[in-house]
Amino acid sequence: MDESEFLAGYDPRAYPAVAVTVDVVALTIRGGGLRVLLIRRAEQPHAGLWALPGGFIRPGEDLPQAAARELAEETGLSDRVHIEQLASYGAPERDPRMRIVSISYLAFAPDLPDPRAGSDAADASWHPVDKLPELAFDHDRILAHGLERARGKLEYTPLATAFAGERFTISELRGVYETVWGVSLHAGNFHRKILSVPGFVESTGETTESGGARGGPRAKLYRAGDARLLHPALLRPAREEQIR
Amino acid sequence: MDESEFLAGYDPRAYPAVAVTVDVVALTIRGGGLRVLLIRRAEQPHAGLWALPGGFIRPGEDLPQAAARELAEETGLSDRVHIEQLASYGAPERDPRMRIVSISYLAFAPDLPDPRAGSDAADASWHPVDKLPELAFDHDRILAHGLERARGKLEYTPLATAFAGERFTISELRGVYETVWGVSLHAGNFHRKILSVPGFVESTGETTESGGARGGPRAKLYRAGDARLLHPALLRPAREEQIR
DNA sequence: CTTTGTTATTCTCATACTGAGATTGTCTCA
DNA sequence: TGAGACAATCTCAGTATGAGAATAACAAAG
Repeated sequence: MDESEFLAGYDPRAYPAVAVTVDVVALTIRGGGLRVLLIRRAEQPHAGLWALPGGFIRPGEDLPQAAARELAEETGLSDRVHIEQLASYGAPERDPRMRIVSISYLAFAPDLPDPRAGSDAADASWHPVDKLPELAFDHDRILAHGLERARGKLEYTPLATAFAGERFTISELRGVYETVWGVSLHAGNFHRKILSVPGFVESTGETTESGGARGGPRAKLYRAGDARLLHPALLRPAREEQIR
Repeated sequence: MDESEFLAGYDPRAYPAVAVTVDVVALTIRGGGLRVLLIRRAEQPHAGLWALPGGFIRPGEDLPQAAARELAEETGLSDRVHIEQLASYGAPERDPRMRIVSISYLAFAPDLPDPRAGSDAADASWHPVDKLPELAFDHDRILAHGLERARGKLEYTPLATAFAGERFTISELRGVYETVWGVSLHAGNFHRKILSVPGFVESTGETTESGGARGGPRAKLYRAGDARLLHPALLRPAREEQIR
């Protein structure tokens, strides 16, 4: 049955109202770890619990636009931020008050400033993803989905450069992978791999001003290349448990 | 801003109504090609145009449930069908009458019977994806997205077995890949690869009743294995144009 | 200023995976 | 009965990966 044919025969307002929101899983790397932006709920239900930033779509506003707006309301930033649709959630009882369908978005950004709590939120801050508080609604599921998507996209897209600054060293890029995947990678092999994937990074010809904090030579600086897909991909160490 | 805080301060019914539908991209292999289930619209707007099957979500009905129902209404089938969420579309003007947010689902099945047109549809049939009619709304975009997703999932999941029957030969499985990807694959290498990926297929110990229609020995029959991910993945021949 | 420890970068080497082509033997059809 | 089709297996070269080591530049402590 097509939606419009349905519309022709039925009045949608005869149905219980459905509300559509966007929720944003915004990830960044801070303090050596992967963090997600959460806001503390000021109102019932789940008042006092942390939740993903999000809100109703507005008339005339497209979905990605709504997600970018919600993110900007909390972080003040909208450019330099990669944002993409994640998934939608619409279980009838996911919000106790009414039927709410949520379109979730995934956002990545280099180290962002501290968020400012919106007028409607009691608090807003970046939380380490490995030490999360209890979340409101089904936001734990949405976040888990977002993390898994982010980890996967690191494999076959240059997404990691979106977590790094304008210019970065190979080691910094490796740090992104290690942080997001939660593993440690072989420095030599990683270096070889990054430089051998066409279009992943391009040299700036510059180096860091000084060596690392604890020694070592100055590292060459790179910027993101023009590849949209990594080929061959940079695969995570095999996770046997995930295969079956 | 969280959705519930918003709710506390604003009455969503004060906003123009938003309707939520599911649309299904149902793919199967028929007549040697990849085909998608389309229904012909009986009502305005876009009356007479072909469209993806879909319709409003019902109160108390979860999203995947709604998608399965819509598919079953057209095909009569609900088991043996793999179904997964694809993406959501909510551009303000995508339906001329009101704000409609559509959650799209992707379904795969072995060769299915001819669809029966729902009472609301003028016609329903399987269309070759490489020879499509003009589609209603933004359904061409949704379908393109679904095809790309299906092609990608063939690489790293055992999805191809969902297009094959209960038991299948390696050659039939290769035919699935060749049909969906639109390429021809090296039979020997494909054979080696399939048998070397743990859990992709398992032997039934049986063979086909006779050789191929034009000769050749009887082929061994396999069934789908227990792997959920293919490791290593079965990658498409490199598509340079898609990398940049 | 010298020593020690760290880190960037490059190499080596063994192993695994892939693409291309060829071989062997079974089976259908003319 | 012969020709062609096709399943299944094998070979070989090229490429990619994992692990470890070597080289050299640099910071910080003595």
